[in-house]
Amino acid sequence: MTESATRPRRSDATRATILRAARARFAADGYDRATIRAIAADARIDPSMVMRYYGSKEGLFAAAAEFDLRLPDLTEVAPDRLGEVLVRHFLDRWEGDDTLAALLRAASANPGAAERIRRIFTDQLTAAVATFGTDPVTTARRAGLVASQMLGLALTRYIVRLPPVVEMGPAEVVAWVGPTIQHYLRG
Amino acid sequence: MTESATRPRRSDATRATILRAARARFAADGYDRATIRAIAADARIDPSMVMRYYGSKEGLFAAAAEFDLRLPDLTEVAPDRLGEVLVRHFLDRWEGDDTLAALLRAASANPGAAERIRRIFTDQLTAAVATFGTDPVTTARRAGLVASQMLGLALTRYIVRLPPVVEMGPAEVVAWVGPTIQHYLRG
DNA sequence: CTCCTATGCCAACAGATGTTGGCCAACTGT
DNA sequence: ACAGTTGGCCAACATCTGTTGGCATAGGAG
Repeated sequence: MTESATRPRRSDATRATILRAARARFAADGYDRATIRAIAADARIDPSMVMRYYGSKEGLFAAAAEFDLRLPDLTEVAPDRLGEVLVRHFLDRWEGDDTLAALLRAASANPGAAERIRRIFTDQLTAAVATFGTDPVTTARRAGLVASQMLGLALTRYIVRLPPVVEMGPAEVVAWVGPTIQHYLRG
Repeated sequence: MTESATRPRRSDATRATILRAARARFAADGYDRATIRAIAADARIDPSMVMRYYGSKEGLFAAAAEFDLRLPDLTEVAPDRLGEVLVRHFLDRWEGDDTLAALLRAASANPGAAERIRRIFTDQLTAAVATFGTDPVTTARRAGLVASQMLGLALTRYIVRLPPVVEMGPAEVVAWVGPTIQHYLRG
């Protein structure tokens, strides 16, 4: 019992497969519509295994929705390029990783998911914004505004799939939204 | 049979009560979690009545999610105040009307809701943006960008309830987000 | 007053869902 | 080789969901 993390368990591969299937299903169908049976079927495994390894559907979602913005160190970025850099970073971070879409979809039905988004964008973003010294009073507000634009972009691009937003290439998005973020950060 | 819309039916009040309860429930709980039984209980009515009057849960949602942006005539607005006017209009339109929140929450689970949002913001917004003559090629894109910011604001304010965004008063929101919309419209 | 229709409720069904317990096979340390 | 542990599956349960049909009652037309 003293070495819980040392020996790799034989079932780790299965665990990972379940997690991958769960993320994909949660992202595609939302929390309620993504049934344990469907996730288990995708992972070619019995539904009861999901319960054994993750305790409950809530537990599975909690594990699947682990997400880190991985924000770069903003102190090393030219101050007038902050918006541009941030928008590009968000796009890179989100394309090819279902987790944020899953989180966003689930936020509508699962209070825990909304709470998680709140923590991610409050803690991580606020911390990053605070690194370059703006007025501490407005820091939280600036972070909130950045979140509103970036989450709105994610919403219209990956969930609602609003055609004009979907069709924009990354470079165009950066060119348009970059100045907005720049304004929220230093306006 | 020739006068289907003339005589007001005695059950119109019940119909309206159901619709009000449905909007509130859909807005608060999302499409899947808002059960017909719960809606019926709120309306102090039997669940079977909901089916009789609206055919199915989908039908009820379709009726409850009727939404119009009611955009003002933008040709009569000073060109450099467009962003400010639009943001204030959106805020006024959304506070005190659950419909958009219901639509937004449901978009995660109900494909029809996403489609409806797409139509609202593609048709109505694009039309409004097109009234003042910008380059028609970029009109759709501008409308999409406005939608991304306004829907992001609604998402963080009414669904995710991100504290800094919730705590901002309407005037502050207009002051911060107005220039963004202005930039998307005429930048 | 008498029909007929509209309005409402009750009870039930069929299907799906999260969750549980028991059983078998495969692996592993001794 | 053996015993114990781990990984996996099957079947079942309790609950909840949308939905349906039948039955009572109230209101208006004749």
